[in-house]
Amino acid sequence: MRDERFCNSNCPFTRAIGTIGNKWKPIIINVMGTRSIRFGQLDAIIPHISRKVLTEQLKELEEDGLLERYAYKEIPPRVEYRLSEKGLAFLPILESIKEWNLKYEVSTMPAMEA
Amino acid sequence: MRDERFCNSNCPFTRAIGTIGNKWKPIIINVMGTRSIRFGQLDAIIPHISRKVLTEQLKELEEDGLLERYAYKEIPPRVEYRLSEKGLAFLPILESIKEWNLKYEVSTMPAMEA
DNA sequence: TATTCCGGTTACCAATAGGTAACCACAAAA
DNA sequence: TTTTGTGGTTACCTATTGGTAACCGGAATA
Repeated sequence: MRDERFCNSNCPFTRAIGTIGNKWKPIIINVMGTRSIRFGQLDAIIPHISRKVLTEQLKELEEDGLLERYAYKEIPPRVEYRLSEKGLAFLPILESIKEWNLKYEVSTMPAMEA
Repeated sequence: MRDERFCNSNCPFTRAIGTIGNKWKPIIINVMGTRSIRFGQLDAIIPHISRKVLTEQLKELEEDGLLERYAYKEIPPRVEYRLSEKGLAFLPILESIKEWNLKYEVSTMPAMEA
């Protein structure tokens, strides 16, 4: 899910896209925001994601230093995820994407719903 | 290559990711920048992309209003692509991703190459 | 005793993305 | 006559992504 050729590019922008340039990671980071959140919550909040994919994405985000994983040795297990400094620094970028979309998106939605 | 479920979300951020959240589109937009550029140049400049994928991505970017396509009725054909206002407005976001990566990326590159 | 909770993992299968190579038009140049 | 240049398209095949459902531990609860 990470593109190795992109990650090994000598262009820093291409490397960034190789790391976070897929559809799930920005969504996950955006949902996390500044809070600490559990695996099950992410699974419940993010539409259409499967546990398998969520697990994989979280693992990669952790490997790339965007988030931190805290596993509490309890029964049943409890695991919390939290954005790292690097991950938090990415939030304003997501915010600007949101604003960009709101400004330029051509609305294809019906004006009203019955 | 566009995720329809994302594009039909009621969350503007999710829709944005559904539109530009794949690995090729940010790369293409970044390469285009403010200039007007021909298909063959994009094909030559962007590493590892195939003409088929480049064609598809350009078509989607045009449909989503990020770029404009100018086909000159010449033989041999000449086609130029240029970012629209919406596409140009996306450039600063890509720039901030670049800066974010430079600041936080953990270098796994060797310090020197023999 | 069976079930629930939680955060996964695994095996298996289906859908999608993406690559390759051939082909196209048509005019100009060799 | 053949080749070149340009921006694709197409058929075909493979690689990757992603989904589903079952399973796990181990204590608490019913």
